[in-house]
Amino acid sequence: MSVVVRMAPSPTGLLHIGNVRTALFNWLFARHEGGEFRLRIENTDTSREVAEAVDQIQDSLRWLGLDWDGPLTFQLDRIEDCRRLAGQLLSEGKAYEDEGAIRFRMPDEGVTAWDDVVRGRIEYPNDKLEDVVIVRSDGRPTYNFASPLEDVWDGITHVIRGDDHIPNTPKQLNIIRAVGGDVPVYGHVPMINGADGKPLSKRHGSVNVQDFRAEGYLPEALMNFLALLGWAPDGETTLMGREELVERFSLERVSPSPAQFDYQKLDWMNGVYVRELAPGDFSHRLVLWLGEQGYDWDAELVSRAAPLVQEKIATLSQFPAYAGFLFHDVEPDPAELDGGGAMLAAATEALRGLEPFDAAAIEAALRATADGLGLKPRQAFQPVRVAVTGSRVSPGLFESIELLGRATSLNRLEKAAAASG
RNA sequence: GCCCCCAUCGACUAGCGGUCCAGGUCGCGGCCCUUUCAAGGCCGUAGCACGGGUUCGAAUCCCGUUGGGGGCACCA
Repeated sequence: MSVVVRMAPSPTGLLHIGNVRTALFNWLFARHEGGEFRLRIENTDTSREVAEAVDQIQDSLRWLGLDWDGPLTFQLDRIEDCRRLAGQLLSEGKAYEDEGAIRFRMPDEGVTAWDDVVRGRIEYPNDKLEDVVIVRSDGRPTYNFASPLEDVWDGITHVIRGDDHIPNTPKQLNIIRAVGGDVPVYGHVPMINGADGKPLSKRHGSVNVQDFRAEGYLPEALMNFLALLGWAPDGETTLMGREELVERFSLERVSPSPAQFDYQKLDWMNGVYVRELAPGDFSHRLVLWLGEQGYDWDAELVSRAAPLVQEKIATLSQFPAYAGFLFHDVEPDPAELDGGGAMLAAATEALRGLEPFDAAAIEAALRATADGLGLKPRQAFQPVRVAVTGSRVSPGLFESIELLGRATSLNRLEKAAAASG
């Protein structure tokens, strides 16, 4: 039997990273098994629906590379089928009317149990199960009715979802049995918490896929990081590309205990992926990201600046802070010029007629200048760096000056020399 | 209140009864390299929540305690 799994978000807003992690597990499992990963929108509660949500969900999944099989389906489209089945249950005495709504009759005795792929056997005493409403008095089916029905109709073999659904499972199990459907295998994966152990929310940092994208994380890095939240192939491997993740993933190794989202580790991992990018790919992504964020910086110059920062930045969003001086004026803080007036003046002269004006020649000239003034490289170059880039932290000084060009560099050096006396 | 789930370094985890005085990664600290910042190299820091069992032997199995989390809608 071929595996069919699904992601079934409700279109109430942006995709939460926790839902994405659950989606990722579904996707990895499907791809590993050569099965299907479906995307289904659970929109029976039209009052909470957000217009753009369906598009945003798809954009986010595409960005991460979580492709789905078959058409996007909507729960709303199957309302009639749900009602028909509710009527059937009614006529069979398995459900009853209650103030205009229809309730499903849960068993009163015994237990409802299932073997959860990630947590083992779970049992629920049936006398704790309430007769859930399956159709509201206005005729719309409820989640606990529509969702398991859709799982049956879609031939879902494994329901992999957040563990907040554990209490729903025995109810859905009974409903599926009542309509004579095949019961899927269930697996409840833990939720993701923030550093304080509370469910991950806005106050911890980014939580929506779009936030991570806007902050310049690479989708492959985010995927790698997310996969390791609650799953590990062994005790050693931490860096895995999508191929390897698909190849090694298994539901049995998903941990039942909740994980905390460690933004620092994500930053580290993203930096690793940034550094591993082919130079051309890196600059390409920078250009795209800058465009998305509304910068209208010259793509050619961005591409030339990219190699200078590729080893230094962890996220694409750090690019402007490092290389912004190439695209706009800078205003060095005189205090940070560190009394380097003599060096600044001497550097200006050293560079004025320098040929060729490239990093190697610039380095030789500035080192000679520093020597001439009896300054250590560190003392000599820092004021120059601040003058030229406006900051104490920058890409390599000599490459930066070369890229900036002679005219602008000299101009900034002269201004700084004057400012520092 | 009732029901359910979870529990190894600060964090993510490996460990599925002996090979563990617990391994890897992030973080953190130190040193090296160095034009800043990174990156890189080396060294180090730190953990089986607690209490009972079971067993020749427990991080690993069982029970309890404590601590976290989730659920109890005509939301999904």
